[in-house]
Amino acid sequence: MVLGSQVEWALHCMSILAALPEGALAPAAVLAEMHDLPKPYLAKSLQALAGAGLVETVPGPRGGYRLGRPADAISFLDVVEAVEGKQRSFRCTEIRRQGPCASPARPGDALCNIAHTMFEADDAWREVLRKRTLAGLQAELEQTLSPEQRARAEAWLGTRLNLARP
Amino acid sequence: MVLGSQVEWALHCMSILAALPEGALAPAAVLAEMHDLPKPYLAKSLQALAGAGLVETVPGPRGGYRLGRPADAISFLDVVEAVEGKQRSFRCTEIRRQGPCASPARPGDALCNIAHTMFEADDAWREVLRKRTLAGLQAELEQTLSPEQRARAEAWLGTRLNLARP
DNA sequence: GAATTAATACTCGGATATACACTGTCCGAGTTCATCGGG
DNA sequence: CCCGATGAACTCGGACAGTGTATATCCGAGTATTAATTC
Repeated sequence: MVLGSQVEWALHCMSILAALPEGALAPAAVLAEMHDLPKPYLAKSLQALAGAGLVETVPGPRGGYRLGRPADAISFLDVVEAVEGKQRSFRCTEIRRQGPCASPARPGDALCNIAHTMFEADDAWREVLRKRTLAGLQAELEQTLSPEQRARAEAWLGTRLNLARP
Repeated sequence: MVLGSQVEWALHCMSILAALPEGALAPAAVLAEMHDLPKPYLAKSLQALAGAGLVETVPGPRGGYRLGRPADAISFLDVVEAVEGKQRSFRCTEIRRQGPCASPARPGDALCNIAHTMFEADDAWREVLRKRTLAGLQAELEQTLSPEQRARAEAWLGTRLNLARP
């Protein structure tokens, strides 16, 4: 019950993309080098994000990635589900239907009480992530990060970003 | 990000143990047969529960398992953490400290904003499981389960349970 | 000098090996009960 | 008839293979740029 490192990478990359100037594109190589991540593997996560429509891709030279929707319309849950899958964290296999003293399943039967609680916890987890958007994260980072650090990042990025063609 | 089937098994077994008459012991073989589970593998989960003090073991003939604490003092979270481990569902590797434009870590530094949100979601998940006790589950099952089904289960168990020695 | 064309360099996308963890299984240590023998 | 010792059966506990998923990597398809060539 532990999320893969891809989730962490994807969230940080989305944070970078959200901070990009209007019309700028970041290639996968830049995103990878930014945090010293293996580029080919990171590309896998980016593909998943592209498949979910969270990022747009521009192929060819001067291409790269950019956010597919406004930052306030992308939640943490969107990113996590795109990378990790939409399956629930608990899988009920209905073992109460197995064994010598189990009654057969009926159409109108209620959900297993144990599964009900586990799903409730899963919903609570998802609810926190659903309420948190990339825009909210950006607003918080602007207050948290020191100005010189923001400047350094922008300077480094400025030389490697591509501009979208009109 | 999906819990193993051991969690499901452990929760169902704990539910059975909570419903046992006072002083009764259930061997691992009975718990396994109850839901058609592989006995040796289930024993692994029971060992984890015993290690956490959630169940007590009585060795030798007429031995078995019984709850280690009152049912209202055992939460779902206790069971899940005993089987799956207490580690958080999100692992922050501080990748913001890596790369060309990252500032070195300082002692007083705040937690990474992304990790903060993920931990918040994890806390919400745990909170639901912490509030839910085995006693609460039992109370609900008494109303949910049909009387004849309870009777069948008790009759089947009655012939295979062991009584604790004084 | 301008337009066209071909080559080039750079981008993403999917298909491919490897490592770790979960699943499933086995056998041994310890304890209690029953039985057998002796007093 | 009672006590003790011995054997056996049953329990849990830790050590041992098989399989599936996550990790890490590579090479190919596609496109805009760019340069050379021709009119």
